[in-house]
Amino acid sequence: MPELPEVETTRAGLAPHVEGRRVTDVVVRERRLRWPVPAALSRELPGQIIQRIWRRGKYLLLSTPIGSVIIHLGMSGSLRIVAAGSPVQPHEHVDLVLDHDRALRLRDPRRFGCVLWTRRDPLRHRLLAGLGPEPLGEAFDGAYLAARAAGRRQAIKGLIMDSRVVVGVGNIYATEALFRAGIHPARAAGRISAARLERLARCIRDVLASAIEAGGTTLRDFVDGNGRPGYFSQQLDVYGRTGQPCPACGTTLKSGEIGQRTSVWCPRCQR
DNA sequence: ACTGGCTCCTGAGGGC
DNA sequence: TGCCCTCAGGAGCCAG
Repeated sequence: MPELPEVETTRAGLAPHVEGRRVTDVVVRERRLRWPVPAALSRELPGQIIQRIWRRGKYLLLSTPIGSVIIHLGMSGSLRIVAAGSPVQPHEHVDLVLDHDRALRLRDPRRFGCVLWTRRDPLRHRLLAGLGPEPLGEAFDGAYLAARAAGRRQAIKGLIMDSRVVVGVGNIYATEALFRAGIHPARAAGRISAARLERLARCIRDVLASAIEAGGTTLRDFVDGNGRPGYFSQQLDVYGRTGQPCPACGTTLKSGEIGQRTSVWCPRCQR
């Protein structure tokens, strides 16, 4: 379940292996991902140089002079650098073969991810055009969050997981940030004080930033099969700890479904 | 304009 | 030991 820290760790790990490389071939073994891998990718990408690998929300973007590859890892996707022609494991659906006898290989057992191709500005692609601000960027702060929460009856957890409001906050980090901020995940967004939303915005930034940092420090070589960043579960306070004592006060952590997503919270610390 | 619900898919884990 | 069932989960999309 790649969340933003995992995507960012992947981006940073891949960059030295793909930037400046020419794509020599595109191999699609399974076209049926979240959306079909477009034929235009195989037709137009070969011969192009990958100038930059960057990220918008959880979308990874590979820029070339004539267009961009848009990759989303869904919840089971991973990318790694393999030796060109190395044996294909199950669920390894797409290879971008590079000019130094390596390939960027996508594995995605559940196929919730996607590999798309656009010749336009990828930020104007329909999947990216409506995205909210980056949580670690300057546009995301307490005032912004308060403006978006105003009048909303939706549970705060659903609001911060809405990519139109802010990108990159998945179930794990939404759960963690709400715990750190002392806010009950089901509380109506519009009924939370500006001061508490300020705190929540800070907690979202902090939890994501520290997870990215942890990913950076544990970043392994993305070559030859060691390319899967971990999920930093060792530093999660409440996610996956239903029934265990709250790390802050010792009260038994509760869980339940909020907005079709499992949530964990401390009934004493979070109001 | 909002909100909740459904959907894609497969691996993991629990129960028997 | 092994099989079967349930569930998780990103996020686009649709219906109310």
